[in-house]
Parts: sequence; structure tokens; C-alpha cells
Amino acid sequence: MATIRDVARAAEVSVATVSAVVNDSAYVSPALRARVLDAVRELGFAPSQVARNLRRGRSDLVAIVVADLANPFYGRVVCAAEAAVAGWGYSLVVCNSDENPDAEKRILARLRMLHCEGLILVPVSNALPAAARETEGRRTPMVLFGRAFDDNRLDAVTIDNFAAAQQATNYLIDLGHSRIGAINGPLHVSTGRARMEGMQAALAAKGLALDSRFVRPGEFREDVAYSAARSLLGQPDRPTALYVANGLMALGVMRAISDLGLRCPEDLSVASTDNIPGVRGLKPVLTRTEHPIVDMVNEAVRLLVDRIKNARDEEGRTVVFPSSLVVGDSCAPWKAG
Amino acid sequence: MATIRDVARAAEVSVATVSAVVNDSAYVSPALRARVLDAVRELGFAPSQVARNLRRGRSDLVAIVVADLANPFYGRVVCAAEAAVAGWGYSLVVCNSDENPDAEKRILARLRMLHCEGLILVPVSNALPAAARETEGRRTPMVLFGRAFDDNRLDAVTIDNFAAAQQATNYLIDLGHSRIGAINGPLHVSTGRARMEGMQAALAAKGLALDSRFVRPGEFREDVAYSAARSLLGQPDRPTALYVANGLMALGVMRAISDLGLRCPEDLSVASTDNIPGVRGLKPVLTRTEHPIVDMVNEAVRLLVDRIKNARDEEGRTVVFPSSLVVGDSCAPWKAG
DNA sequence: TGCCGTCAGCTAATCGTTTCGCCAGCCACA
DNA sequence: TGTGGCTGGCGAAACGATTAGCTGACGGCA
Repeated sequence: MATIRDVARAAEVSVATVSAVVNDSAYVSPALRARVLDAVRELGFAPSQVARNLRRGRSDLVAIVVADLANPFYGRVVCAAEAAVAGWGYSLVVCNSDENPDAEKRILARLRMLHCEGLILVPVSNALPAAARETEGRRTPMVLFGRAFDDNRLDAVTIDNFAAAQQATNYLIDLGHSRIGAINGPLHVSTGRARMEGMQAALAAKGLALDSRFVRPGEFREDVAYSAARSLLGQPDRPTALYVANGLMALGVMRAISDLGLRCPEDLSVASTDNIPGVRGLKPVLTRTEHPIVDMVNEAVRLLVDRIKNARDEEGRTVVFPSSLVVGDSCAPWKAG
Repeated sequence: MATIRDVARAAEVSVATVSAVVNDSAYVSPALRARVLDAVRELGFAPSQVARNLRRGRSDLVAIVVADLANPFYGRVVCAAEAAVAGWGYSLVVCNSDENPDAEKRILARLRMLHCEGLILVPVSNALPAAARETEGRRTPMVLFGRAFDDNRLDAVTIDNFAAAQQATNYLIDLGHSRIGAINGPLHVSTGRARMEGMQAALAAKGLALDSRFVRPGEFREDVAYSAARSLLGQPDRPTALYVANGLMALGVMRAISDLGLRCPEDLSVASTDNIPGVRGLKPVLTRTEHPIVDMVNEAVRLLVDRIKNARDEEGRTVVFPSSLVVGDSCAPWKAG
């Protein structure tokens, strides 16, 4: 690979001049400029980002660490993030912590060495790994995405999970259901907990209680939701409606319903939160709350870039996006019997 | 951020000693070693990858450029690639060309500057952009994934698209169908073309012809497939069975079928190729050919790493994975009427 | 005691850029 | 013509690591 020195020699100018031409960072006379550009073309010179980054102290790299890349939801997030950071001239490094705190810790350590300029993090749990916290002084700008925890120095972009669950639950209540069950997400994750609390709040507001027999804790995974739904719905005494904590789980639940020979919505109404590509293909069309993923990611990247450019140490900003209920035909009014 | 010099000063040793301790690259007496490690901990020192890479001439970065990150199929590919390259100590840079040749060209130029050590490419079309081809001398190792074109210097990992389409089509033929239609992928892409050719070959082998009225060209997109299916199936004279070129398109086709009030498989049998997460949730369960994505990605990364480590200039290797037919209940025997 | 081999640890060159500070030449003004 | 400001272009010092090559102390052997 040709270096800037090779170009300088070929064009019979100094390396400083080559640099000036390549970066348009200073006026260079047309004659020299032409010589330099010829040499660049001749040698196929492309400046080494590595050297450039070392010198400039930047890397033009932004990283995103998601909690579960196998979940199509995060596939969409990564897709949107790639487009958003590319628009600002960054490349995107993608990492997957796979809901594993140790893996998350290792990844953050590795990224620190990579000198990424910014980091979008979908945290595995309620706190940063100790290693990341104890980093004093200048730390890399970071935005929490989707899941948040209270660290008032960090920016965060989330949806109103509490309200989303409330919306979906209210919809079921308004249809006349009172025996409402839930396939929950993990309660140690902010989204999982908030969605369960939102559901409980909605029930409580109408004087209904959440029957613990109708609730299954879970993980944000299709297979786990499938088993949970089978065990919950397999018993003779079962709810008439179900709130499912996310889209991936909803796929599992719908599969379980079909495998059990139940009909949706005749035997059971189902509502869920969050939209993933596969949910659109479900029959019946799922009633769910949706999030503006692309807008959310754009906002996260905006916040991140702002922090990278203006490295001020102001308080963390939290942007909460509203969710909207999309009515499908997976819910029916409650009928006695 | 503390540098190796800060650590050396704090531990009262030379930078060479610090480097030796940090990298375990030479014997250092226990006493000094302890002093160094203390200083490292004290200062929170992490060696700068950027400087290290400049010196070593490596970047520990592998890039993947996919043609459509919004397609969950590539979401799975990226997920598997992330895991695979992480196992080799690399970080993964993800780029999305969005089926756009210009974007692909820009991305490849940017990656060249990033000094990625290797590249997994799902090409947009049948050839490398000129810019990438004309790069003489040492080029970055590259493996084509999924889609290939004949450049006998490049490694490639693909499935046997021809056979996959043949398999699915034969299945439909064996059920007694003769009026078989197709929602195709783009024909300028190797996978799209090979699948159509496989289908035609299967029909021809049984003495059947592909009725051009029953064929819709397309793009690998859900919405495009939806429209194509609506227009194809909306006419009174329609096929009794349909081969759909990929999973994302199958989602669109199934949605169209349902919106048209048709029943699958009673009114129409559907078979497709490739597996994406959302397809599992479809009802009826889709009959399709599946690919071992994870194995394929692992193989691609293995080939890539091999080329990175042993930069020999031998011929490109092509690994073709077989696909397997997974029978669901989206196909029924043909009944006159 | 003197010589030599061994080896822990240090000094300094190097990777490929950017960029600060300097120099020389030119023009303008007095 | 002398002086001073302006500016195109250059030389060389960073950036932060790795590593080749050197130094000096120490122990063993004659």
C-alpha cells in the first residue's frame, strides 16, 4: 500500500503538501495540486485511517452493543443505526452481548481499546458493569437505547414502556376481559419490569387484580415464550386474554396457541408490545403497540454525535418516545362461557 | 487517557518493560512486573488499539457489507458473523449497501481506508465495482457470501440456489400441480436468477412449461412481493401453486393471499426458499427450503481468516451448501375445480 | 583475577499521518 | 531601493504503541 511519502516522492513535493491536497486543508497552487493528484491516482493512494486516527485522536468509529442481535427488533435497530451514523461519516461496529453481563463487560473493555468515539448501548441489566463505571476522567460518549437505568450523566432514548403496556391492557379490559394473563419479559430489565408494572397499573385502575396463576415470567425469547404459553394455556383454568411483553415472544405465543388447538381471538385474545418484521405476517393480525424505531435511533445518534462534538459534561438527557396502539384482529370482546 | 509513557513513569520503568508486561512478550522480573501492573491499574491504562494497529500494521477489524440489512435474513447473517469473528479476536464493522451499487462502491472505498483486515461481501450485482477491481497489488482478503459471481480469485460461500428452487418446485409438481407461478427475485442477482432457472429446469424435466402470465419479476422486498402477488392472484385466471424466491417475499405473498380472501393451501399452494425468523410464525406453516446460515457464516469466516493469516495467492475456493426442504402445511395436492 | 556468555531492562527507531512554525520569495508602499 | 507583510511550501515534531539492538551486571570457568 502506497504511503503519503511515496506520493510525495513521486510528485516531487513534501508530505505536508500531499496532506494539504488530500484533505483540502490549505491552498496549494494548481500546478502542484495537479502533480499530487496524478501521483495519488498513479499509486492508488488512500490515506491510512489508522495513522490518521492516531494523529487526530479520532477513529470515526461508533459502536452499538445490543443485548440480543438474534432478535429481529435489534436487527432493525442496527439497520437504522448503520444508516444514521453513516450519514455523519462514521462507521458502525456491531457487538452482541447476548443478554450476558460478562460478555457485555468484555465487549466494553474491547471497545475502549478500539477508541470508538461513541457508543450506543442496549444494556443487559440495570447498571453498567463495574469496569465501565470506574473509568474516570474522559469516558467515551454513550447513549442508552431502549432500556435505561438511572445514571443522570447518561443520555437515554426509550419508549414509554409503562404506558405501552397500559394501553394494550386497557384495550383488553375495554373489550370486557377480566381474566387477563401475561407472558412477561425479564423483570431485571427495565423494559420488562416497566411493562409488567404498566399492566398491573391498568388493571388496578379498573379494580382488577392480576391473578398470579395467569402470569409467567420470562425472557425475551421466542422459545421461552412458547413454553411459557404452553404451560399457561394448557391448564383447564386459563385466562381469556393475554398480554405478551414483546414481539419475539408474541411469535412464540401464537405458535403455542396454534399448537394447542386454540383459536385466536375466539378462545383467547392476545395483545403485545413492539413491532418486528415477522409479526406482520401473523394471522390473525396481532393487536400491539408499536414504536417508531427509526426515529428513536436517529434521535439516539443525534444525541451521541452532539456529545462527541461538544464534549460538555452536562446532565444526561432522556428522550421518551410514545407508543401507539395498532389494532389487529387478535382480540375479541369477552363472551361468557 | 493514560498512555504507556505515563505508566512507565509511574512505575519507574521504561516503556519497553511496560509493553513487555502488558503483552506478555518477554520475561520481566516479578518485582517490576508487580510495579507495572499496579501502575496500569492505578491509571486505568488500556493500550490504544489505534497506535498498536499502526505499528503492527493490523486493525483487528473485519467488515461485512450486506445488500439489505432490513431483510431479517441478513440480520441473522450479521448476528452469526459477529459471533464468528469475535471468536477470532476481531471486531465487526457492519455496512449496508441497500441493493445500491453506488452505495456499495462508496462503502468499499471507505472500508479500504479503515484498513479492515478482511471483508465479507454480499454483492449487489454481478461484479465488483470498478473501483474495487482496479486496486492493484495487495488487496484486502474477501469472501463473497450468498451471492457470487465468477471471479476465480475470490472465495465464496453460497447455497445451491438452483437445487433449492428445483426441490421446492418438484414438491409442488409431485402434489399434482401444473399451473405453477412464481414471484421472482431480481434477475440481475445471482440468487434470483439461479432460483428462477432451477424452477424452470424442474418444470421442464417434467415436460411442463412456465406460463409467463404466472410469473412476476421482483425485488427481494416484502412490499414489492405483496403488490406482485396481489396483481398475479387478483386475476381470474391464476396458478394453483406458487414458488416464492425468498422468505421476506413470502411474508408479503402470504399477506396478499390473506388480504385477497384466498385460502392457503385450499385455494393456492405456496412454497418458498430461505428461512427468516418471521416465517416461523406464519399460518399455515410455510413449506420452504432452508439454509444452514450459521454454518455458512462460520465457513465464510474460516475462509476469510485463513486468507488473512496465510496471505497466499491461491485460487478462490467456492463452498456450496445444500438446502433442505422443510414441509409445512402451505401446500395441498391439486384438486380439479 | 580475568574473560566471556547470558539476559533483564533500556534507548531509540519506526509505523503513516497531521500540523505547527519557519523560510524564502514576491509585491507594495514609502 | 529598503523594509515589511503576506503566503505557498517545506521540515520536523508529534500521536502511542512495538521491537530491534544495545548495555551493564552477574555468575561460571579457567
